[in-house]
Amino acid sequence: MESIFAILAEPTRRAILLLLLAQARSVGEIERELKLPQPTVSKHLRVLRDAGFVEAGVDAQRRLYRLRPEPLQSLDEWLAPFRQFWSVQVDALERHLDRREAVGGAREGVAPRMVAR
Amino acid sequence: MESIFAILAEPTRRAILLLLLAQARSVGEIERELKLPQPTVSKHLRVLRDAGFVEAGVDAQRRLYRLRPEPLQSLDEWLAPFRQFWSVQVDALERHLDRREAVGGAREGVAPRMVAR
DNA sequence: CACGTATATACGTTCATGCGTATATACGGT
DNA sequence: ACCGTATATACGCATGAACGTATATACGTG
Repeated sequence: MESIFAILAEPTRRAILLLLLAQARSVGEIERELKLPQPTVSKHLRVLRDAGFVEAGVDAQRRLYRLRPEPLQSLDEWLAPFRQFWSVQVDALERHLDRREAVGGAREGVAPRMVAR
Repeated sequence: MESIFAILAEPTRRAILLLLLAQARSVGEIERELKLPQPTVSKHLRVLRDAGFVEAGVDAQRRLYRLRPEPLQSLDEWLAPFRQFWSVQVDALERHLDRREAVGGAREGVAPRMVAR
């Protein structure tokens, strides 16, 4: 199951991650909230755990699964160079609008934006 | 091929996107740079085009493929709520370090960080 | 120590997807 | 019109991943 992208390709797994973002949960809780058979949940959690997306704490028979940030941060890093790209698009649009509105515009309230390497 | 995640699950497709990020390219150029058979490239481009990741311009027999931002922006939006999450982690670490170092620390040189929408 | 609860794993089946090979389509040049 | 180049598509195959069902393991309680 190579990449983090392959892991996230599964809708159920993304749903689980969103659930765990709110708070840590047991397998049974996830099972009920997503209305999925228990083995399905366990198997997806296994995949998520192997990939480092979640970790499990032991509470007697319960396993409390909680989110881990690293893999999603990796995704964020992969995305970073592309973010530049669409910033350029927005810049072009803004320049266009600036030109249309007036030449001495203040450009206030615009969040700073990364542009190049 | 439902989601953008499924599209990105394929390593070759991610490689193509990175190539096109630098500049628009023809099928043949991609073929040579990635050393892949031509049908493979064409088929992946088809998938990427159907999902809106790329668009094709016509130059006689050549097709110039260029990147489109929207799907990657969607990915960015999906990621947004998680970003908050790991900010909290970093914040907690920083508070910890601040406490250890000294109470009146300056906290200079720390890049600003997005926290919430 | 038997039983119920909670979770994990094994096994077989099904279905999608990526690939290779072959072929179709389109265009420019001669 | 013919040929070479550039790209797209069709077809068959193989692999892998998700699922359902069944079963194993672990823990707490009476």
